[in-house]
Formats: sequence, C-alpha cells, structure tokens
Amino acid sequence: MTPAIELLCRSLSRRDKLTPAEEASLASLTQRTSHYARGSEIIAEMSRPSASCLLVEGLAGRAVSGEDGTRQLSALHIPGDFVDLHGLLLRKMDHSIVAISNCTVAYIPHESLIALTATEPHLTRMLWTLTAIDAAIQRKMTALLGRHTPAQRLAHLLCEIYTRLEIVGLSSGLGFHFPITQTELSDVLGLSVVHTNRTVGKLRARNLISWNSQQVDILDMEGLKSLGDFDPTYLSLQSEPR
Amino acid sequence: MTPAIELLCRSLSRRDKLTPAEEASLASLTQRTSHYARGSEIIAEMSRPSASCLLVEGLAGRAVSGEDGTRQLSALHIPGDFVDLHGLLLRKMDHSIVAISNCTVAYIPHESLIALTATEPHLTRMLWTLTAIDAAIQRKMTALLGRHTPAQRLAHLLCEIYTRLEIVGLSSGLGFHFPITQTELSDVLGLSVVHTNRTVGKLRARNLISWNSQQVDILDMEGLKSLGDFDPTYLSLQSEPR
DNA sequence: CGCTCGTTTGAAGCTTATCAAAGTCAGTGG
DNA sequence: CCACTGACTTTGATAAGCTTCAAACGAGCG
Repeated sequence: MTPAIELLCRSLSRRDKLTPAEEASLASLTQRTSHYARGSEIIAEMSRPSASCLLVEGLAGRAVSGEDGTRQLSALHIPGDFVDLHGLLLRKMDHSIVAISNCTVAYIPHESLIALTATEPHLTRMLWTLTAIDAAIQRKMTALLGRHTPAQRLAHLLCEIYTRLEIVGLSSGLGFHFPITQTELSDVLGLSVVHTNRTVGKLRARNLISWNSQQVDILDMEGLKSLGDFDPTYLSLQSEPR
Repeated sequence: MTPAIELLCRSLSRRDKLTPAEEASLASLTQRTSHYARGSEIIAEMSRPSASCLLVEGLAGRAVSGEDGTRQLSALHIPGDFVDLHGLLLRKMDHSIVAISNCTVAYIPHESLIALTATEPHLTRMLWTLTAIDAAIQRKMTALLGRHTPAQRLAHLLCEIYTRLEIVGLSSGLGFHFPITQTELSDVLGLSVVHTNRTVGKLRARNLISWNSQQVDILDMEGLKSLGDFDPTYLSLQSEPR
C-alpha cells in the first residue's frame, strides 16, 4: 500500500469501519505522484482536472481569488486530505489549490473513482463523507469569519489543525510543524498581515502557544479551546456506519 | 410526482442528464412533509436525524451558533434544496437548520437514500454533486466574509439568490420574493444590524436594487454583478455527466 | 557582505460596532 | 375609527478595531 492510500485509510477509519476488501479496493486504485514547490499552483482555477488529488506530504490551501487581486484561503489541507475529491463532481474548478509548503500529491483518475462508485456503495459513502466533512470545516470557517474576533479565529484554527494532524499521526505531543507564513495566514483569517502578526503576538502573550520557526506548540490547550470556542463535533470523529 | 421531487429534478437537470428511470427512482422515495413557522427550528444542533430534509417552500438557513450567543447563518436555502442531505453522512448535526419564513419540508428516510446508493451509482453521484455545490457556495461565502466589503457581500448574495431561484423557476423578471429581516440578513453577512441597514441603503442609493416589503428587484444587473464580483461558475450550471 | 523574505513595531485614518432613540407599518382592541 | 402595541427599519453619535502606510529588524543565502 502506498503512503497516500495508507493516510487515506487512517483518515477514513476514524469515521467508519473499513473492511479489508475495501482497503484492497482503495489500494488497487491507479495513481501517479507529483511534487510541487511551495508557492506553486497544484490545480488552476477554471481548469478541468481528469484526476483527483490526494495530499501526501506538505501543507496546501484552497485559494479563492477575487477580480481585485484579493485572495482568501478558504481551507488548509494536510497530508491524507483528499484535496480535490469534489473535482470529480464539479468538473470545472471554481478556485485553485496552492502549495503552501513543498508538497507531494497523488493523483487518482476520475474514471477509477467512478468505477468505484458502481461497485462499492459503502466505500462511496465514506468518500462522500470526506467531502461532507470538508464542507463542515468550511461552515465553521464561515462562522469564524463572520462572528468571531481575530484571536478567536486563530485559536480555533490552531485547535483544528492540531486535531486533524493528530488523526493522521503528524502531531508531536501538543505541538506540530506548521510551515505557513503570516502573509498566508492572513489570507486564511481574513486579516491584514499586520493585524495577523499582532494576533499571533496576543496568543503568545497570553501563554497559550509558542510559535517559532514553523513549530507551533500549544502551551495551554484548555485555554486555547475555550478562547476559540472549539468543539470537534464538526470533524465527525466518531467511528460509526455511514 | 410530488412537488418536492419535481423541484429536486429541476435542480438536478441543470447539472446533468436525468434519465426517466432515475426520475422514477427519486419519485418512489418515501417521504413525509412537515410545516414550520418562521423562526422555528427545523433541525436542532447535536441531533441525529434519521431522515434528510428537502425544502419545498419557504426560506431556511443554516445556523452556526457560538457559546457567546453569536449566530452566523452560514447558508440560505431555497425551495428545491436538499437541505440536509449531508446529515446522511455526518450523523450528528454540527449546526441547526432554522425556518426564516414559514417553511414546508419533505423528509426522506436515510435508509431509502442508502438503498439508492447501492443500486443507482450515477444518481448517487448526482446527489453527491448537490452537496459539493453547497460546499462551493460555502467557499464563496468564506471568501466574501474574509476579503470583501459589506456592499460587495450583499451584492454577491443577491446575485446568487436570484440565480438559484431562477433555476427552480421562482424568480419573476429581475426580481424575487425574499422574506428575510435585516436582523437575519446581518447574521448572513457577518455585520451588525445597523450596518446591514446602511449597506442595503447604499445599494438602493446607487440604483442597483429596490427592496420593499420582501420584494427585491434588481434594477441594474450588470452593476450588481460587477460590484459583487459575481461569476456563477461555482454553481455548476453546466449540464454534463458526473 | 549585502540581498531577500518574513516578522515586528509605530502612527494615522477609515470602517464598523455599539448604544440610543426615533420613525414606520401592520395588526389589535377599545 | 383610532390609539396602542410590537416588530422592523432608519438615523445619529461615539468608540473601538482594523487597515494602511512606513520603516526597522532579523535570519538565511548567494
């Protein structure tokens, strides 16, 4: 089994029981891996991909760019995320996927996935679930941007990223590697770079986190959760039939 | 065929070809309809619905409520929207669905939908597409909240709602019935009520729209689209195989 | 060493929230 | 028929928060 499929299985297993036969089906999917340098575009807006990509290594973002040069990163993706699974359904990309750090991605042709939907209904629902979870994350982000302070947004984001990394085994203690610049972070939080910097500073000053050279450590998990009003229900971490 | 299924078919047909057999499969789904008064809760947060609901009449919203009493309406739903289709996959609601006007909804049991996924792979993908489109709408909303001015947010929202209503045949000319109060609108736009009111006033002053007693009329479609940077790509209005 | 990229700090000005109150309109009961 | 009521919209004033512009600082790299 390739690392890509192994990560995917780990993520799926946290949500429902994956039978050995289903694991085998996933493992038999054809794939091709590619590397992208940080800052480069993995999938372009308006393109029509014929394969869906799964992030194997690195940090990627979903960028919605406006006419006026504005950019909003509507979501961050970590290894194991089936980043472009919905490309199977939407055909034409309404946004782009960018590499925030150097990234390795695996491509799985749409035809293989379509074939899977014909023979594996349960597995299909599990993949569908992954897109539904992405949507739930998005929903939370909307609420954060609309109704929460910058400090709350950042606190929530850090709790979420930590939790998601933990699922795929990429956290270390209460910390994680987070290779994102404050400029990019500001595009996630919907703030100016200056204010993003001050917001990071605020969390540091309150002794909630430390953040040095791409390493984030959560010093006070309870405090961070409570500031960010973090409740992981939306990540669907219960393993139950779908 | 019930009105609920007819609306659903109209929405699906705009995205892909729906065969008569598939229409029949949808029509044979068991359903039960209910009415909700404006302001009431259609599905409660943290509940575990055993049926998915489809909006037949009225305006509904997806409410993400925070600890501190804040409320963000992360999405608005119009007749024909399969509002809670993802409840099939996520099990426990991470948000609530509220009736913004009086609403009629049809419930379709999860077991019927699961049965459908086993026998109708193409139809399954089409339903999956609907959830993917909801996610795309959400993504746009995130970008609007993060990087656009209140006037742009409102302009975009009105373009979107108009376009979506048009798909299901609920627009009239360049206008539509929009039974939402400014208080609720402020929860969609992530603004205070006062500022929401001033923003509506601004669009009126620029002669882009008129808005009287729940009737919105777009006076200058080009102007509104350009202000809101509206491009309907994300609504996937191309009819092509999924 | 100097350059580039990213972080940090300061100050001014605009945008938006908040508080407060008046205006409008439909429905209700005297 | 008209005052009364309650929900919603509109307006005004003040204060807080955030953006913008500008510049300094620090680390990594050719």
